[in-house]
Amino acid sequence: MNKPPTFVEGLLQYVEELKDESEMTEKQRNILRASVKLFAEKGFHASSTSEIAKEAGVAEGTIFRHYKSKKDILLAVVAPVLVKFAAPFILKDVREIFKEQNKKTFAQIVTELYRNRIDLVLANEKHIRILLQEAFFHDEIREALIATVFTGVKEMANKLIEAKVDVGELRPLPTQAVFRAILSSMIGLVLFRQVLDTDEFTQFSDDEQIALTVDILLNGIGNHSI
Amino acid sequence: MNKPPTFVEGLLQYVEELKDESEMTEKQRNILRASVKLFAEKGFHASSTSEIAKEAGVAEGTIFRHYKSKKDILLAVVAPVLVKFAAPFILKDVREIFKEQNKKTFAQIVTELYRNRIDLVLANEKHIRILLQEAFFHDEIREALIATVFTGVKEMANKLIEAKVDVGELRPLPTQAVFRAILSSMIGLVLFRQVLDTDEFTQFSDDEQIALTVDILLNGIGNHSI
DNA sequence: CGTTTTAGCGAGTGATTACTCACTTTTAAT
DNA sequence: ATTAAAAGTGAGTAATCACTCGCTAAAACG
Repeated sequence: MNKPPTFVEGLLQYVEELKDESEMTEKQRNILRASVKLFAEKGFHASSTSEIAKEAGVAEGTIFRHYKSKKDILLAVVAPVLVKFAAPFILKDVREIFKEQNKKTFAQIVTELYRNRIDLVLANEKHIRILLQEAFFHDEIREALIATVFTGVKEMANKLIEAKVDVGELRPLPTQAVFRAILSSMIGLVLFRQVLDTDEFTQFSDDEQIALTVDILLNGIGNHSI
Repeated sequence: MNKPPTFVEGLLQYVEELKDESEMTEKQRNILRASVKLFAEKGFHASSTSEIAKEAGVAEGTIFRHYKSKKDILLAVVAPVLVKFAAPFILKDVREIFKEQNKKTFAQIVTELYRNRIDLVLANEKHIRILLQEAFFHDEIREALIATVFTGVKEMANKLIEAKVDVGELRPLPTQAVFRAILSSMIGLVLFRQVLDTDEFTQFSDDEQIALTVDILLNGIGNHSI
């Protein structure tokens, strides 16, 4: 963190100013909903404000009454996801794991985590699309994403891994490599399910896929009974 | 494959018409180079033809002498990657593995594959950015990508996996889950190296990271010496 | 050499872009 | 009921968009 975290700070500041959805006008909620839809479908740059207005059933001027620029809409869409999504993710779920790490096996913990993450992606599909898509070119968003979500999870996971290595549940491998293995499996799980292998995935249920993934993660694919 | 593969067919047709880079004018090569740069940096929609012309040191009209539309430039950029990248990948590398699959251990094969893939990503970074980015919204490109790269690799890998299971080198797990594990590890390897963990990655060399990944893939992270 | 073809140009095209502003309607407070 | 603020409107704006066209310069061909 050598740079001044202008964007992250700005985001948090922006989030504080964020109105609750309940205290928005209906038109304003429509604008956001339409923006999410269009941004997710065609991307930020390919969506025009006139389209958004049309989709929201609102005059184009109304958009700029609530958001001072088009980029401002993107922030209003991205910011909540980054905090509503990242913070509860890290703080609630992973921290919960931390508290009970002695009572559960590593396999149980990871299984819960994967199940939880799949549900989360399913529930926030459009927002995640936008987030990933914009993280692709906007350094600010990518750095904010890494700084908020990734680094937080990594530190917590690393402590868990090291604790489980001490207990003897995990092999004494470099922590970073173990973390990578856990995260890679999770990404692969979601990626195959959502994008790559949508047909074939139906032959196993989600829970079966998760069980298989955890098995492979812990035991590997190699045959050691030779 | 229930849909008529219009885009894939169109792509292949387009590729045949593709001029060799050597028989292009210098200006035309400049246009392509500038397009790759800008598309990778800011995305297709955010890059204007006037910018491309400026970056290429060319009049805007010259662009449309060679490419009948802006989308045509994208195809001229994407198409070669999809075939130069996908075909040699599948045909040369994986097929080579196939021929010698009895002479090598699974670990050796996967190690070579990961090494090869990292080098490939390094050499084609910008093109891959564009490809992934456009695959995000353009169903056509995503389907073409899956149909060309993914399906081909999957079928070949599956045969390899099944052969190695028969020999007793791999555990008799569902093939699809094993394939997913192999691919997930590869994606994780590249993702961490290029995006997520650029700092920490330097503490191990690429080859060390690959070795760790293959070890975990085959043996898992669980401790079985208890 | 003369002629045809291709490459390159840049001003100009209508359409569309994000955004403004003068104005009306709705809401809320006194 | 009066008034002030906030929400909503839609025509209008300059800028930019992808793209065209009439033109010149340079190869390519016979």
